[in-house]
Amino acid sequence: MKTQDLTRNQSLVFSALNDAKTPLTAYAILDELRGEGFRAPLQVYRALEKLVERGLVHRLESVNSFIACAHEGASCCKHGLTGFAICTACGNTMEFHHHGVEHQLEALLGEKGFKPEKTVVEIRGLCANCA
Amino acid sequence: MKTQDLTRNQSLVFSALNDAKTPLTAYAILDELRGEGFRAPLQVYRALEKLVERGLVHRLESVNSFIACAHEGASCCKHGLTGFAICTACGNTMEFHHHGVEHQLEALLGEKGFKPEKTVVEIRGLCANCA
DNA sequence: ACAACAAACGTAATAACATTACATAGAGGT
DNA sequence: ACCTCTATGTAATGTTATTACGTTTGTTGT
Repeated sequence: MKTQDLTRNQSLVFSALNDAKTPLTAYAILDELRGEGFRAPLQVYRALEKLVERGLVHRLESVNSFIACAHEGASCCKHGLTGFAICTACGNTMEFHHHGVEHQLEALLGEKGFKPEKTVVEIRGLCANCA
Repeated sequence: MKTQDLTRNQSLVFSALNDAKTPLTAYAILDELRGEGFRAPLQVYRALEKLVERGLVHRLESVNSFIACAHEGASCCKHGLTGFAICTACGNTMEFHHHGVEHQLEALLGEKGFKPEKTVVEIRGLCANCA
C-alpha cells in the first residue's frame, strides 16, 4: 500500500504530479514523461487509474486534471469528505477535508434514499495570492 | 429574462433538456435536434452557453452533461449553493440547495483568503429506485 | 525449473467532448 | 442606407479518454 510497490510507470506519473503540485492533465503528464519513454495516453491513464485507486492521486473532475494527494500515504480518505479549492489564476489547488459538510450532505441525501458513491466538491476561484 | 425571448436554437436545446429530465451531453442534444436542422456541435454549445448564463440550464461537470434547472425561471441561484445527486444507474438527477453547506464552505475558504467563483457539488451514487 | 495465470505494458486506432476561425444573416439605432 | 451587435452556419481542429489486440513480466503451485 506504500509508494514503493508502484510500478515504473506509476512511479513516474506519481513523481510528475508531486513535482508539479498544481493539477496536471493526462496529456501534460504524457508530455513530461516522453523523455522517460512514454509514447501513448494509455500509459498515463493506466497509471493514474491505479494511483487514484490507492488514494495517492485525486482526479479533479471540473478541470479534467489530476493532483497528488496532499496527505502522504493513503489515509486521506478517512478524514471526511475531500474537497478542493482551485485557483483559476495560478492553478494552485488546496485540498481540504470537512466533516460538517460531509454530514450535512449525508443527512440530506439519506432523507431522499440516495446512496452516495463518489462525492465531488470543487470550488474554483482566486486564491489569497491572486485575489 | 424569461424563456420566451430565447432564440430558436436556444429554445430547441432548452426543450430537449426539459423533455429529457435526465442529463444530456451536448452531442446527445445535437443528435436529438438533427431533425430540426442542427448540423454541428457549435450550434448546441452556443445555445447552452446562453442558457447556462441565464440560469435555465446547469452544467454537470463530473459527467460532461447538461440539465434543465429544476426551478422555473432563473431564481435558482439565489437559494443557496446548488448541488446535484446523480444516479449512475438510471441517470435521474436531483437538484438540491443547501445553505448550511454553503456557509460552511464559505467559512472554511474565507479563513484561507480564497474567493470562490464557481462551486461544484455533485454526488454520484444510486437513487432510491435503483439502490 | 516449468506451466499456468494474472497484472502490467506497448501500440494503434478511435470515440467523446469542446473550441477556433471565418463567413453570413437579422434586428435596432442613427 | 449605414453601422453595430448578436446570433447563425459550416468546416476544421484541438483536447480528453477509451477500446482492441498482442506481448511482456511477475507470481504461484507443482
